[in-house]
Amino acid sequence: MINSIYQKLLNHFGEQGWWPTINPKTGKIEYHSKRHIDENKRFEIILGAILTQNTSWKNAEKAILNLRKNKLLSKEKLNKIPVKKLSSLIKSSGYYNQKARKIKEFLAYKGLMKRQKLLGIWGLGPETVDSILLYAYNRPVFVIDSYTKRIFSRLMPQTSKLKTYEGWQKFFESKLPKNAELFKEYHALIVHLAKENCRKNPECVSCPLREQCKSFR
DNA sequence: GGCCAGGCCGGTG
DNA sequence: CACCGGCATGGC
Repeated sequence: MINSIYQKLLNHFGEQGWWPTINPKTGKIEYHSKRHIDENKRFEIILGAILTQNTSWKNAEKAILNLRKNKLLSKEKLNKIPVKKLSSLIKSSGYYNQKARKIKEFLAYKGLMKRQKLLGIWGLGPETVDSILLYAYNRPVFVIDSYTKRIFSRLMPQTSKLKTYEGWQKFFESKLPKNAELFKEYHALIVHLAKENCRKNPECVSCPLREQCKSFR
């Protein structure tokens, strides 16, 4: 089921090629980038993961572009500016006071990129940490977000027994080969479906999964 | 004008 | 452990 849903989404929407990042030549965000992930790009992904917390990607994207416009899009530069200045630059992402602190807390962290360690950083919860590990560091961890829960609660009502983040995560990881590229693509496809069809007010008629969905209407 | 968006923290029961 | 209020902007 979990595997066949992936195939259906991939056939229907095509490869997504996440995470969206800035093309340094054009200065524009690329949504289907296969570019090599260097240190700067890694940091950009981490910023995006924090800035998009409970916020539309577009608003997070504006904040990243604004940092770039001000030539501050690097760890070194951001280390040098006060948290107040940072918060004023990322206003568009919402919750900007909290998010500025979260970025500073991450910058102050000097340890290893291990899940349990990262979860100890103020402001980084399981979804943010797993997005960082998967998309910036190619670690095979399956990311759970509100879209994943919404879609699979509708598709498979038995998932209502999955209470915790880790419960949801194990559900997926136990049914899929442990492969970072697969996890990346699957999560990106989930986001696409959530925006296209499986919205809060769903658009079921054109949904690629309508055949097997318990909530089709 | 209300609803929604790729959460997390701190506090409560 | 599960649930809650607070945090905030911008697009539709």
